[in-house]
Amino acid sequence: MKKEKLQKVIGFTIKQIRLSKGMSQQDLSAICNMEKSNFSRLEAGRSNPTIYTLKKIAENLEIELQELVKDIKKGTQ
Amino acid sequence: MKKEKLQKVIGFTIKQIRLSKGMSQQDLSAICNMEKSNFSRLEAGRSNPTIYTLKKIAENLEIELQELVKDIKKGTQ
DNA sequence: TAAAAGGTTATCCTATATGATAACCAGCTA
DNA sequence: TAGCTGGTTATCATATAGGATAACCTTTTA
Repeated sequence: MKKEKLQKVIGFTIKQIRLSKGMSQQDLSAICNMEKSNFSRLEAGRSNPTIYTLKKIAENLEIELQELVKDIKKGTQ
Repeated sequence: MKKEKLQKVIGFTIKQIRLSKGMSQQDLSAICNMEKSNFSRLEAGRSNPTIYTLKKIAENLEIELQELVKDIKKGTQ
Protein backbone atom coordinates (compact mmCIF):
# COMPACT_ATOMS: atom_id res chain seq x y z
CA MET A 1 0.00 0.00 0.00
CA LYS A 2 1.22 3.48 -0.89
CA LYS A 3 2.24 5.68 1.99
CA GLU A 4 -0.17 8.46 1.07
CA LYS A 5 -3.10 6.06 0.85
CA LEU A 6 -2.17 4.47 4.17
CA GLN A 7 -2.10 7.90 5.84
CA LYS A 8 -5.51 8.76 4.43
CA VAL A 9 -6.99 5.48 5.64
CA ILE A 10 -5.69 5.81 9.18
CA GLY A 11 -6.68 9.47 9.31
CA PHE A 12 -10.20 8.73 8.18
CA THR A 13 -10.55 5.86 10.64
CA ILE A 14 -9.52 8.11 13.52
CA LYS A 15 -12.00 10.76 12.43
CA GLN A 16 -14.83 8.24 12.10
CA ILE A 17 -14.28 6.77 15.55
CA ARG A 18 -13.79 10.21 17.13
CA LEU A 19 -17.09 11.40 15.69
CA SER A 20 -18.84 8.20 16.75
CA LYS A 21 -17.78 9.06 20.30
CA GLY A 22 -19.14 12.57 19.91
CA MET A 23 -15.79 14.24 20.42
CA SER A 24 -14.32 17.27 18.68
CA GLN A 25 -10.71 17.42 17.48
CA GLN A 26 -10.13 19.91 20.25
CA ASP A 27 -11.50 17.54 22.90
CA LEU A 28 -9.45 14.58 21.72
CA SER A 29 -6.23 16.44 21.06
CA ALA A 30 -6.47 18.01 24.51
CA ILE A 31 -6.82 14.72 26.42
CA CYS A 32 -4.10 13.19 24.24
CA ASN A 33 -1.81 16.12 25.04
CA MET A 34 -1.44 16.78 21.35
CA GLU A 35 -1.74 19.99 19.37
CA LYS A 36 -5.04 20.45 17.58
CA SER A 37 -3.15 21.52 14.47
CA ASN A 38 -1.25 18.26 14.57
CA PHE A 39 -4.55 16.44 14.85
CA SER A 40 -5.97 18.21 11.84
CA ARG A 41 -2.95 17.15 9.75
CA LEU A 42 -3.25 13.61 11.01
CA GLU A 43 -6.93 13.18 10.15
CA ALA A 44 -6.35 14.74 6.74
CA GLY A 45 -3.72 12.09 5.99
CA ARG A 46 -0.84 14.54 5.84
CA SER A 47 1.39 12.79 8.33
CA ASN A 48 2.68 9.32 9.05
CA PRO A 49 2.02 8.83 12.77
CA THR A 50 4.20 6.74 15.05
CA ILE A 51 2.86 3.72 16.87
CA TYR A 52 3.08 5.62 20.14
CA THR A 53 0.90 8.45 18.82
CA LEU A 54 -1.66 5.92 17.61
CA LYS A 55 -1.61 4.12 20.94
CA LYS A 56 -2.25 7.38 22.80
CA ILE A 57 -5.17 8.16 20.50
CA ALA A 58 -6.63 4.65 20.86
CA GLU A 59 -6.41 4.85 24.64
CA ASN A 60 -8.21 8.17 24.74
CA LEU A 61 -10.85 6.93 22.33
CA GLU A 62 -11.16 3.96 24.69
CA ILE A 63 -10.61 1.40 21.98
CA GLU A 64 -7.95 -1.16 21.17
CA LEU A 65 -5.10 -0.14 18.88
CA GLN A 66 -6.17 -3.00 16.62
CA GLU A 67 -9.47 -1.25 16.08
CA LEU A 68 -7.63 1.83 14.86
CA VAL A 69 -5.77 -0.09 12.16
CA LYS A 70 -8.62 -2.38 11.15
CA ASP A 71 -9.11 -0.73 7.76
CA ILE A 72 -5.47 -1.21 6.74
CA LYS A 73 -5.70 -4.55 4.99
CA LYS A 74 -3.29 -6.66 2.98
CA GLY A 75 -5.52 -7.09 -0.03
CA THR A 76 -6.82 -3.53 -0.08
CA GLN A 77 -4.85 -1.25 -2.37
CA MET B 1 1.15 2.27 28.28
CA LYS B 2 4.61 3.79 28.57
CA LYS B 3 6.38 4.56 25.34
CA GLU B 4 9.41 2.42 26.20
CA LYS B 5 7.25 -0.57 27.06
CA LEU B 6 5.24 -0.15 23.87
CA GLN B 7 8.41 -0.13 21.80
CA LYS B 8 9.66 -3.28 23.47
CA VAL B 9 6.37 -5.07 22.86
CA ILE B 10 6.21 -4.22 19.18
CA GLY B 11 9.89 -5.02 18.72
CA PHE B 12 9.51 -8.40 20.34
CA THR B 13 6.41 -9.20 18.30
CA ILE B 14 8.24 -8.42 15.06
CA LYS B 15 11.13 -10.61 16.10
CA GLN B 16 8.87 -13.51 17.06
CA ILE B 17 6.98 -13.45 13.78
CA ARG B 18 10.17 -12.98 11.74
CA LEU B 19 11.73 -16.02 13.40
CA SER B 20 8.56 -18.06 12.94
CA LYS B 21 8.93 -17.39 9.21
CA GLY B 22 12.54 -18.50 9.32
CA MET B 23 13.90 -15.16 8.22
CA SER B 24 17.01 -13.33 9.37
CA GLN B 25 17.06 -9.60 10.14
CA GLN B 26 19.17 -9.22 7.02
CA ASP B 27 16.60 -11.03 4.87
CA LEU B 28 13.68 -9.02 6.15
CA SER B 29 15.39 -5.65 6.22
CA ALA B 30 16.56 -6.23 2.64
CA ILE B 31 13.11 -6.97 1.23
CA CYS B 32 11.66 -4.08 3.25
CA ASN B 33 14.34 -1.78 1.84
CA MET B 34 15.42 -0.93 5.34
CA GLU B 35 18.85 -0.82 6.93
CA LYS B 36 19.70 -3.85 9.02
CA SER B 37 21.01 -1.55 11.75
CA ASN B 38 17.64 0.15 11.85
CA PHE B 39 16.02 -3.24 12.17
CA SER B 40 18.20 -4.19 15.09
CA ARG B 41 17.19 -0.99 16.91
CA LEU B 42 13.57 -1.63 16.13
CA GLU B 43 13.48 -5.18 17.46
CA ALA B 44 15.37 -4.12 20.57
CA GLY B 45 12.66 -1.55 21.31
CA ARG B 46 14.92 1.43 20.83
CA SER B 47 12.75 3.26 18.33
CA ASN B 48 9.15 4.29 17.89
CA PRO B 49 8.27 3.13 14.36
CA THR B 50 5.77 4.91 12.12
CA ILE B 51 2.66 3.20 10.86
CA TYR B 52 4.14 3.09 7.38
CA THR B 53 7.23 1.26 8.58
CA LEU B 54 5.06 -1.27 10.39
CA LYS B 55 2.88 -1.73 7.33
CA LYS B 56 5.94 -2.42 5.16
CA ILE B 57 7.17 -4.99 7.67
CA ALA B 58 3.75 -6.64 7.92
CA GLU B 59 3.49 -6.88 4.14
CA ASN B 60 6.89 -8.51 3.84
CA LEU B 61 6.12 -10.89 6.68
CA GLU B 62 2.93 -11.65 4.76
CA ILE B 63 0.68 -10.91 7.68
CA GLU B 64 -1.95 -8.29 8.48
CA LEU B 65 -0.87 -5.15 10.28
CA GLN B 66 -3.37 -6.06 13.00
CA GLU B 67 -1.35 -9.19 13.70
CA LEU B 68 1.73 -7.05 14.29
CA VAL B 69 0.03 -4.96 16.98
CA LYS B 70 -1.95 -7.78 18.58
CA ASP B 71 0.12 -7.76 21.79
CA ILE B 72 -0.48 -4.05 22.43
CA LYS B 73 -3.57 -4.22 24.60
CA LYS B 74 -5.59 -1.68 26.55
CA GLY B 75 -5.53 -3.52 29.85
CA THR B 76 -1.91 -4.59 29.64
CA GLN B 77 0.49 -2.27 31.40
C1' DT C 1 42.81 -21.04 11.06
C1' DA C 2 39.78 -18.13 7.98
C1' DA C 3 35.62 -16.72 6.13
C1' DA C 4 30.78 -16.28 6.16
C1' DA C 5 26.27 -15.43 8.51
C1' DG C 6 23.52 -13.15 11.95
C1' DG C 7 23.30 -9.60 14.88
C1' DT C 8 24.76 -5.30 17.63
C1' DT C 9 26.45 -0.79 18.30
C1' DA C 10 28.16 3.77 17.09
C1' DT C 11 28.31 7.84 14.30
C1' DC C 12 26.66 11.15 11.12
C1' DC C 13 23.06 12.87 8.11
C1' DT C 14 18.46 13.97 6.21
C1' DA C 15 13.67 13.93 6.41
C1' DT C 16 9.78 14.45 9.04
C1' DA C 17 6.60 13.87 13.30
C1' DT C 18 5.19 16.74 16.58
C1' DG C 19 5.01 20.98 19.55
C1' DA C 20 4.04 25.81 19.71
C1' DT C 21 1.83 29.62 18.08
C1' DA C 22 -1.00 32.38 15.22
C1' DA C 23 -4.16 33.67 11.66
C1' DC C 24 -7.99 32.39 9.37
C1' DC C 25 -12.73 30.49 7.80
C1' DA C 26 -17.61 28.80 8.20
C1' DG C 27 -21.56 27.97 10.84
C1' DC C 28 -24.15 29.04 14.63
C1' DT C 29 -26.54 31.91 17.97
C1' DA C 30 -27.27 35.56 21.32
C1' DT D 1 -23.47 42.92 14.56
C1' DA D 2 -20.21 40.17 17.71
C1' DG D 3 -18.64 36.10 19.87
C1' DC D 4 -18.14 31.12 20.09
C1' DT D 5 -17.10 26.39 18.35
C1' DG D 6 -14.84 23.32 15.26
C1' DG D 7 -11.61 22.98 12.03
C1' DT D 8 -7.72 24.38 8.67
C1' DT D 9 -3.41 26.23 7.32
C1' DA D 10 1.12 28.35 7.80
C1' DT D 11 5.43 28.99 10.03
C1' DC D 12 9.19 27.92 12.98
C1' DA D 13 11.65 24.95 16.34
C1' DT D 14 12.91 20.54 18.38
C1' DA D 15 13.21 15.69 18.69
C1' DT D 16 13.74 11.56 16.49
C1' DA D 17 12.84 7.92 12.67
C1' DG D 18 15.30 5.98 9.36
C1' DG D 19 19.34 5.86 5.82
C1' DA D 20 24.25 5.18 5.23
C1' DT D 21 28.33 3.38 6.68
C1' DA D 22 31.58 1.05 9.51
C1' DA D 23 33.45 -1.63 13.22
C1' DC D 24 32.74 -5.29 16.07
C1' DC D 25 31.24 -9.86 18.25
C1' DT D 26 29.65 -14.94 18.10
C1' DT D 27 28.75 -18.92 16.06
C1' DT D 28 29.10 -21.85 12.33
C1' DT D 29 31.36 -23.85 8.53
C1' DA D 30 34.96 -24.68 5.09
